[in-house]
Amino acid sequence: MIQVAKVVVDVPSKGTDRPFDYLVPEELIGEVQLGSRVEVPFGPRKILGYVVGISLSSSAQKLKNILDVKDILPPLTQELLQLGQAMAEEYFCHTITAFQSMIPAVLKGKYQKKIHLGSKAIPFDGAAEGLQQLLEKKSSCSYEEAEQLVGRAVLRKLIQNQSVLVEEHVGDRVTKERISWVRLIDQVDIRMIPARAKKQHEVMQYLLNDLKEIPLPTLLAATGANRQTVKALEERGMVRIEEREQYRDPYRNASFVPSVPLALTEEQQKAYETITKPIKEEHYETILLHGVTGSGKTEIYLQSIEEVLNKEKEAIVLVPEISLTPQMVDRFKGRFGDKVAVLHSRLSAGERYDEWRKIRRGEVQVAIGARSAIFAPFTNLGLIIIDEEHESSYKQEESPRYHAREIARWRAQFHQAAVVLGSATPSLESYFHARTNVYSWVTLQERVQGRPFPTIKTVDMREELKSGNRTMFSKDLTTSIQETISRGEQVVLFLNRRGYATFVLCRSCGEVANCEHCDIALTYHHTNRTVRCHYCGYTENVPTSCPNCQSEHIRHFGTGTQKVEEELGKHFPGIRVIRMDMDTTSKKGSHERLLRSFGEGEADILLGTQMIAKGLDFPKVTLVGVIAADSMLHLPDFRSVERTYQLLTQVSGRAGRHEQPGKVIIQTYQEDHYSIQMVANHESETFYRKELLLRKQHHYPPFCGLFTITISHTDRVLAMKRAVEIANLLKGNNGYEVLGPVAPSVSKIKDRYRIQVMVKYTHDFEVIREIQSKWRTIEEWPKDKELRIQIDRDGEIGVSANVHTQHREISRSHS
DNA sequence: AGCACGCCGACT
DNA sequence: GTCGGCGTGCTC
Repeated sequence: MIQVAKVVVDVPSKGTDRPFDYLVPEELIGEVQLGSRVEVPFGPRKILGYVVGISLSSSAQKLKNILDVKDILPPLTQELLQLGQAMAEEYFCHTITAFQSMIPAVLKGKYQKKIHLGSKAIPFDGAAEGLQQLLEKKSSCSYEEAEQLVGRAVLRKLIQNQSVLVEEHVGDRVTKERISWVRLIDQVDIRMIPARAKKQHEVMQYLLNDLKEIPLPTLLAATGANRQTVKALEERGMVRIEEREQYRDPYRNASFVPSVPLALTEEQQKAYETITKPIKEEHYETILLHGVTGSGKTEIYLQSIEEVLNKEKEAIVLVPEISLTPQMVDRFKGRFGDKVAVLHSRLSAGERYDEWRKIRRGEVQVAIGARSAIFAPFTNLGLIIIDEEHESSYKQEESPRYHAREIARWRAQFHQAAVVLGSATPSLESYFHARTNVYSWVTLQERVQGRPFPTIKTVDMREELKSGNRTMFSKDLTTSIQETISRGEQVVLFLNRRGYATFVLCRSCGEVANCEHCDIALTYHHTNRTVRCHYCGYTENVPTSCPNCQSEHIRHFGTGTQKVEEELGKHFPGIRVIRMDMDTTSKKGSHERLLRSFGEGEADILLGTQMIAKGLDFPKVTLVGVIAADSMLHLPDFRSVERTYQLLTQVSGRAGRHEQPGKVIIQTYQEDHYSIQMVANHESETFYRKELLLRKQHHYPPFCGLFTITISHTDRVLAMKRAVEIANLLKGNNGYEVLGPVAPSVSKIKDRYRIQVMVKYTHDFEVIREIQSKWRTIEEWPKDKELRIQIDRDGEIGVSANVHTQHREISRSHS
């Protein structure tokens, strides 16, 4: 009986985005399983692929053999195979791309070809001689090197007549850390060791007294012996030294204080019961846990997970990368110990792989990590928690452009598990689904131990300027900072912009220094007197004269974190400031280090961008200042108001989380804007209703779905030409509306001109199918090398709710 | 995506 | 002639 495997190969292209049939050779039958990562011949080369099906026959003309199976346990479970195929459809990506996004990077293929001297001599002619010499010296060289040396045709000839050999290497990048263990051999007689070998006796005593086996480094440290001593014992047959594979546990040297469940408040208890109901009854449900900052959501998570573990099921916890701090990890490790695997971007590729394997092998039951941890290969999921669910980092910005919420919903439906979306400031779509009963909804309105909310005050900076204050700190903020620090308490200052100033401008001709590769102003950085592009990283020295008019009246304008830091020093002599932004936290571990030293009171002020807005919990912080609240209010994005509201609420939540009450000062030029007013007045309900109504009026998600097609090309005209063709193809259909082509706010990035076409569509199966088929047509169009087209879906995949009822519900609830 | 094949213009 | 450029088509 023959066995045929259907393999999705590692070639991300339109023509190869389907399974190819391969014969499973006899010796691999049983080893080749669904989800296996296999090496296969594909055309003239060898590549990796994933087994998506196994059958007994094939309609293909000729079958090649599978060459190898790369892992003992298939990296993809059957569930993930299905999910990958669903993702390919929903996100317009190749199936292989979806698969790649679900597994650790070390499992991705690494292909290289090497040239060796062959069995026959290289014929003596000019070109080949150099190669001959090279290969005699080095024994092998890369394919590219050889091709460059002798030319393509000659190399091909040499390969054909076997003068040189091509060795293909299909590697995985797996590196397994190995460590030596020392094992005592049963029934040894230590009298066989000469008395003068004192160290050997000591080591044997240690082993006999204590353990029968121990890692070599531990043994050496404990006895003060060296490697040679142990080697000598091995030669005497007293011990055996063996190499064992070992997980690189990034937390192996850390100890965690065990934590016990805390008593829940009445509110928390209610939330806990809502969450554990579907877990107990084992059915799918999504619950929005809408809890104000400091309301103790984490404790509810922990106790809900406990319930899942009792049912012998598993849980995934997603947190935004930025709040995956040691504080957070400690709490989970403290409660669940070695049942937890942690996946975050600071791990090395090898460490990540090891954590992932613990999950795949069923050695842990809880996975905590950033976005991609949503693919944790559990087989019996009971619960998925997405903390700070409104965070934009849950959306992947490269293909496959998925949102972790959508994957969570899909997996939970597959496993009949619960999804908990936790946030103090839910995304508008989640709030909407909660209101319309697509999700269950629980709210936590009180802070733990009845701690009061901070008082929030807004300051109109236009008035400040009128009254003669030309600094970036209002009178109110200045005195508050002074008071707070003199009480020995701490301040958090927030500014959504790094660098020193926002842009560099010539005062003679008005020229703004722009990036040569992107349509964006360069940002001035004071420390090394450079201007940098925050899109592509381009850096140059700050111009001393205007490139346009040669005037030397060049100045920087606007405010960044670096400048605030400097101004703080001038305003408050002797003040200790810690600045946290992309520039000061780029090094590994610096994020943690800065936070720790602030927590230990080594600074009075923590000044930072986005990254200090959430999750931080420092008892001594009683004042939060927002330098410029409106910096992102008017970005050309329909979510900019929502984002401003969320950010301000989150930052405010950093104040007064413990005994001392907190105070928040928000400086703004738009004091009367509803989002800022509603943050100040703690009017969350009103904000959500108003914003939803606006979305409805202007026809934006969640009231419709949105595709954004971005066409980019090195030639602006060609980009526009193709954009117009795409828009025309899509236009004139029922059920969806085409906008554009328009130039996006950043119309050039890295030397590529960008044009966008947007499609607003109703959440209707037929409509989506129609757009999908149109997209297929677009994909068929001839492409030139420089043209790139990407499509991003912003809508609710997998929410089965009648949109028309939802519309009615919202109008009703608001009136 | 690679890679081969094949067609074509440009040079020793 | 043959070297190398690029368009086309295929990969179980």
